[in-house]
Amino acid sequence: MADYMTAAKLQQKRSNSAKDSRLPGEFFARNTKTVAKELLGKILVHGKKRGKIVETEAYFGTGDPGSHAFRGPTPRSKIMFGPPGHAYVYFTYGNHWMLNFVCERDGKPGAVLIRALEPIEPKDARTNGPAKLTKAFGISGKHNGTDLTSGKLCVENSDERPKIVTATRIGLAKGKGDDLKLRFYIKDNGWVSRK
DNA sequence: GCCTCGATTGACT
DNA sequence: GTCAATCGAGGCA
Repeated sequence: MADYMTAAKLQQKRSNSAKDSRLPGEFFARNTKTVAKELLGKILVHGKKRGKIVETEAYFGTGDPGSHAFRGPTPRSKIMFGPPGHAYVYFTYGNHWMLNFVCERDGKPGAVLIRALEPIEPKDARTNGPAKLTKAFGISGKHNGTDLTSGKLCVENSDERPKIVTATRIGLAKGKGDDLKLRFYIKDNGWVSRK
């Protein structure tokens, strides 16, 4: 039945679908926690590379000691105070890049850390960790501040309704209080980074 | 201007 | 299981 569907048509279909399903800036202009949960199951796209988001963490500003924005805007963290729908990429531990998406409305700090992906293209990408996925996807400091609605780095929507598990955040020296259940991941997904 | 620490990883005992 | 690598941003004197 689909054997007469030409490559061109497939290409067109894929292209339309990618265009139609790119998440709009509005998606990010909401509560950080909500965005973190809803990003699960969505597809992170960077050029040809694609992966399903399976684990995220939410970071606020004021009142969140674990956030870079805790003490107010700095040259690095000011992007978190900026418009939503942008990438916040930062360098840590001397060798590691972290990918975040800026949330909340302009002026209010918030970001969602992408902790793990299930690779789609290439399938053997090692993306089960926040620093590993940036390396696998070729994401680095030059992507800091990238607009997710117009650049080659973006997030595609998905119909998937994953089973979401809520947990405490990982790896923080501060702000990991047990009441802060700001980590979300897809239940039973083997790519979740949790140790 | 100096000093400490980090939203991690990978290697090693 | 434990621990070192590695460098820029941020805090403080």
